[in-house]
Amino acid sequence: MRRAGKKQHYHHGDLRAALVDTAVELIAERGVAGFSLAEASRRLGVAVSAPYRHFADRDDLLAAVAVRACEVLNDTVTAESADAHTPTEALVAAARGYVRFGVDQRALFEAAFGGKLDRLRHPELLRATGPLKDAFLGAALALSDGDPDRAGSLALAVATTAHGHAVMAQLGTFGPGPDGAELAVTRAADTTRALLTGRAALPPLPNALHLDTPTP
Amino acid sequence: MRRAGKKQHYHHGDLRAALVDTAVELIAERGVAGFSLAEASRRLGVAVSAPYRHFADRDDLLAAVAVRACEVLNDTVTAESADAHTPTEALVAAARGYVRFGVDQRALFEAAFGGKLDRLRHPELLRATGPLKDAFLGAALALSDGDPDRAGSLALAVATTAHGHAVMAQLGTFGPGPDGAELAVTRAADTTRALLTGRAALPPLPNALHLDTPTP
DNA sequence: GTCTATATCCCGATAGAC
DNA sequence: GTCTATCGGGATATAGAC
Repeated sequence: MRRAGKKQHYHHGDLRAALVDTAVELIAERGVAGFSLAEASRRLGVAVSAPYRHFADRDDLLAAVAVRACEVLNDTVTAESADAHTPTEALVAAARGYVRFGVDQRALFEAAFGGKLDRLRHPELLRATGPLKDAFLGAALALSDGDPDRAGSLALAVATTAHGHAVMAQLGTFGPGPDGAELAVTRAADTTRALLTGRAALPPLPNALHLDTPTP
Repeated sequence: MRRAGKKQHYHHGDLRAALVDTAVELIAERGVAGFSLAEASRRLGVAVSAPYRHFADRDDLLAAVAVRACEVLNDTVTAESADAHTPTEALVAAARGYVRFGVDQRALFEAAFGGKLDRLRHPELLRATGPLKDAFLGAALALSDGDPDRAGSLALAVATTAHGHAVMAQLGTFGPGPDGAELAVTRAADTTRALLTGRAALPPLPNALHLDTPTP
């Protein structure tokens, strides 16, 4: 479907995908809250009413972006931790991948976590986070002698550590530009290693598996 | 509308403070990006032009809110870690206070970290974060035999861990309602303790002191 | 210091033509 | 599936009266 001239002919069959792409660009520039269907349409050269053929409303498009974001995050984490030789290094690599996603794909990161969308109204979003949990949990299980309560606790701690580094990197805490980004990735790895070194002090946590699936 | 026997006297000398208060309320309801001067004015019963006597523009008001947020955060962290008897427990308590601020004062937390405001155009915001750094650094120094590079590294790791817990608590990762909030606080303390237990594995970091003061 | 009034702009969403 | 046209709403910010 893609031609040499890229963006001009999207409105002949690929508008949906083009809208997601443009949404990512726009979020990178103005943030999730600053994103608007109107500007996305303008940028693609289509009428403001065109997106409504592909998405129910603004939130529906944002949910689609969030789903893609989760997929990319999952891929990044999985790829980085795939060729680790020890469970410890697998968890460290997972943290590294998580933060790398946060700094390299800032717009996607914000789409996944920055939006205030009803996770219940978009069930595919809940499903998209499944593989990510498994990536952290698998390695954590190997470090916890198969105890799921210890593994869940450890996986949650590592993921939260990674998330903290990603968020603070975006705030500029680790310095500006690519250097700050790289430092954030390195720091996340180092901090995770220290956390794993002292993991004996971390209490187990029952039912950690079901924590981020809200059940109202 | 104004009430007939009992006037609202905000617009007689205290509008500035009232605007900050109302901004906090509004941010709690709609997020910092969804905040508007117009609605704040409406809620206070003043004209939309009134705020411009006290703030240059919307961002200026948001910066004032952020400054207050930093002060409250600093107080919360300091109060919680004040009566700790060991450096370890002081750092753990600091993390606890940080997360408690995040879950108890969600709007302030978002005002301090969620806004996309030029930190350079509002220097008082940079100054407001100083005491917070000291709170973490002081305890970290005592744990690092006075080595500032090790202390800076440790303080940064603990603060980032706390921040991660606060952010993920607001995303609902630790569960809904007060139970989720309390769990987040507890987990932050436990994870910090594990991190401190394994701190020998954490490399020192030169110049960590100046990290979050962007110098472009 | 606050009000009224206004200029200017952007947004989401829908109806109906093609 | 896309366009034109439009409705209804809300935002920032300024000018000038009091």
